[in-house]
Amino acid sequence: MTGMHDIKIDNSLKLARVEKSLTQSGLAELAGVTRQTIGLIEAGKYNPTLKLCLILGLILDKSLEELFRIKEDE
Amino acid sequence: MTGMHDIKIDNSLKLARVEKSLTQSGLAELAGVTRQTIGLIEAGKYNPTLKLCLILGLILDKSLEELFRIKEDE
DNA sequence: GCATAATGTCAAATATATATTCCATTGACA
DNA sequence: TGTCAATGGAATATATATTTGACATTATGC
Repeated sequence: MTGMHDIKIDNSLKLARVEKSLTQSGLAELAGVTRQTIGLIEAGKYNPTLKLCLILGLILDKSLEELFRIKEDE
Repeated sequence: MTGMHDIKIDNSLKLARVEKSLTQSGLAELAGVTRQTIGLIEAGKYNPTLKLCLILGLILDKSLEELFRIKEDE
């Protein structure tokens, strides 16, 4: 992941999750991942897989665009 | 990646790439990854990272929704 | 106050995305 | 025909996403 395109990602996972009254553990269980994975993604501490993002969007009823965007600073 | 949400992903990366008259190598170089990575993603043989998907969308001028979708069969 | 749920975090292990290198195939084109 | 660019594919190595398990902290309800 070198090159001129070094990008930071912003997400509204936490917001979408609490809107659905889901806990990190609850969402994790629905998505088939661990609580830690959800927590770290929410915290922006890692870079999830496309498949997982699509699953989360499915569960939270949001598009990828709504959940994840390129962070607009530098 | 267990659980009830087992999803297959469809992509139009190849189409978007040739529309831009880019070769796999050219796109790879722009994205800062290897040609093989692009080839394997186009072939649906692996599950890219969100960050890489966003970079590819940036380069190819497409949204994530346009590039990647859940495959509608089973 | 105490219990318990929800979250943060850390270390070690595992799975898998990505890199690297190499060889084979195909198609364009001189 | 022969060369070369573009792609497909495989094997091994590395980076990192994800798991597992454990402990600490911060709510929140009783």
